[in-house]
Amino acid sequence: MKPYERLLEHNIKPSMQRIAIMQYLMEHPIHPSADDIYTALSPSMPTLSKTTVYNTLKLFSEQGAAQMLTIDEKNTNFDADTSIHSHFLCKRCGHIYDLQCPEAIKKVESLEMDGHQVSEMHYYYKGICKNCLRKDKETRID
Amino acid sequence: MKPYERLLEHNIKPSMQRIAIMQYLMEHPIHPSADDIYTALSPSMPTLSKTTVYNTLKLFSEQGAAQMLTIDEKNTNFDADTSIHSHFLCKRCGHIYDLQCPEAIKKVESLEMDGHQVSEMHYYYKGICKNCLRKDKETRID
DNA sequence: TTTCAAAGTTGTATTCATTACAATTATAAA
DNA sequence: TTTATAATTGTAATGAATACAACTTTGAAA
Repeated sequence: MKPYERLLEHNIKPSMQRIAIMQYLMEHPIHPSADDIYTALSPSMPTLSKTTVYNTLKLFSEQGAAQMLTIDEKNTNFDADTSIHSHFLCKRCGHIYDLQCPEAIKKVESLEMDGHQVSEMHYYYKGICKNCLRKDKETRID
Repeated sequence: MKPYERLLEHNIKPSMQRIAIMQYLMEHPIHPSADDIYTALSPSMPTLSKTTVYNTLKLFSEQGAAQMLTIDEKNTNFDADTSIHSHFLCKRCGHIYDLQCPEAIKKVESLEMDGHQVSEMHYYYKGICKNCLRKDKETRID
């Protein structure tokens, strides 16, 4: 799926800026922040405004074309993958990993939600990632 | 359980300020923000500093005496209930509801987490709450 | 084609939650 | 006491996010 078509699919009128931002999100599934995206695109789009990045990301999440992640207290992160999956934030290196969502959780969708109308589901974990754990082991003096 | 004992239980040295903040959290399970807590306690503790509220809440969450919720993009919210449960944020009224965590999810704890060391688990949903839905119905012109 | 309104973009200024920091105060052991 | 450590405080700074007004693009109607 191309960025252009993905925008249309979510009733978003395509523009140079919107296509570039969606393309970046799709090609860099690293959960970038608005600033990350601006910094990455700025060199090739010198007239791009940070406000546009914020506006666009807000539009994307409203239209269901991207997911807004509020896992990290410092930054809001964005994910073009809107399928049901969970995230893991490493408190040491700050990296956000995608995780398979256990089957058990996928069934929650159909469960009782106390009468509330659910439009977003978020599952995430925090801790130390396996890479940081490995580094710990390597540098430890036994 | 009294606030004082709860602090000791989590290896937090009690002080007037810490006890007052923990007490507020325990007696007002409405997921207040740092500012909410400061505003509520300030009249009866005029010398209380907002920095202390922030410092204390950070300490609480580090020591596992409270949970830090990053559901709302605008504010960080705090919850003295650290048992496994999930939350529902109403996009209209902003209220955060507690939800029973489906049994299915409670089992996730023991599941494979791709080798990462998990210290926090967060499950939340967003949408329109049942109260706001009811108000919609009442005001609709059929 | 020109005209024009609506939509999209831009840059600057502002807001406001959070943190940094240095000074002050409380605590508790020697 | 004295003294070191921990906790608290107030002010200043940071920085992500938003408000806003000017400018540009778009696309349809005349």
